[in-house]
Amino acid sequence: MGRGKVELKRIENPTTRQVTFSKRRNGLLKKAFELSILCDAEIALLIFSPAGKVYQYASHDMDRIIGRYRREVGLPESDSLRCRTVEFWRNEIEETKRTTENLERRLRHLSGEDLLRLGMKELKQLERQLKIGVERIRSKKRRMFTEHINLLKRRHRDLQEENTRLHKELLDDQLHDSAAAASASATSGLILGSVNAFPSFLLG
Amino acid sequence: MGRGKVELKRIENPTTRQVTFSKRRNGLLKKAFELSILCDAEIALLIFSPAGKVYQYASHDMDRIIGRYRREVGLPESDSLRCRTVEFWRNEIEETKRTTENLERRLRHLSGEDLLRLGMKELKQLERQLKIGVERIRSKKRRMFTEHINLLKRRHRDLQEENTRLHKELLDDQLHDSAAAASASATSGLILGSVNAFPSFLLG
DNA sequence: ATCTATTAATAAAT
DNA sequence: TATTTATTAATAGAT
Repeated sequence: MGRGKVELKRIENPTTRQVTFSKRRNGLLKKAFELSILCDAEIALLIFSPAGKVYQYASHDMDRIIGRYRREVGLPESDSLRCRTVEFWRNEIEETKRTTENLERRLRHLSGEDLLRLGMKELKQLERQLKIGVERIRSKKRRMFTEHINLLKRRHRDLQEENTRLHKELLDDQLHDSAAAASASATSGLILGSVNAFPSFLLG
Repeated sequence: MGRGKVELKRIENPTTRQVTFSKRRNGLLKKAFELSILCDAEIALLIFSPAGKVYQYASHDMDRIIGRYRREVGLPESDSLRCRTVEFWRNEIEETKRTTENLERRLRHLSGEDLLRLGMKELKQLERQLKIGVERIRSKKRRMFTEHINLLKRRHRDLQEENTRLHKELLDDQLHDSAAAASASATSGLILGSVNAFPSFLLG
């Protein structure tokens, strides 16, 4: 139909291709519509142009038709896969919840709660475990105390050293100043000398 | 096109409708194919006959085209909903895993492990908790011991009573038998008498 | 399914 | 992009 036959292959001329696409797309949509009306058929038509634009026709709700397709045709792998995935996550969650319950029970036991159903053997084991825990915690506490004491000792020693040093510096300064004052007293008088002679006990 | 125009409405004659469906369906599929070839378009066509049979054409993988449609058109609600559902489960799982981690940490702490980052305050609290646990477990053990001892005492008493009763019965039997033997010794002899005279100290 | 008269679609030109 | 027109393609109804 047209001024000549067209070969069934990609139209190379972009303009011609675009025009043909536009015409035939409309024709296809129209024919799909007609078929659905005339013959009471359920039809979905999706057309993506090379440029990426979408054209669609759906005799009923598009999602419904696609859903029907998935159910009746796309089942073989897609759905079973999805099922397996869901099942996997369900298991994952149940597993985690079981773990949590176990942990909570052990925690209660270690707190001395919920002991009703335990036998003597389990009780002894629990007690032993708790004693080990207590011992480890005491050990840690002892270590912390020791470290703290050592720290204090070190600081004390540092302060003592600092103190000694300051005393000595001060003593040197005083000696130097008084010597300077003594040599300067003959020229510039006593006032400067009294300013420099800061009382040493205020720094001790 | 044909021997006459057709009105655009459902064909009432079932035979005619079926024939028309068959012809036009083929025409539609052919045109879809031609368009995809001529214009390099991505096309999906789904046709469900009123009888429920499926006919389809897809220029590329059907699922891929449907997926593209979902992404580019069907997004507004379907996909965002799915996303939210997935997110919900993801959160659920992460929440549970966090809980598990917390429980495991507390458990390690109660076992005196992994104490490196704990301060003195936490250590003291832990120790207190462990002591409470130990005390509760000891209490439970004491109760179990007491119950067991009481049980043994009760059994002991029962056995003693049984014993006393047996002694008495035996004594009665011996008295009765010896009386009978005494009266029968004249007729059947001593053998029966010696069998019944079972030494009583073996039952004490 | 095949035939064929007729309508519909459309290629190329405008 | 829209219209026109020559031509081909699709198909309704008959067989």
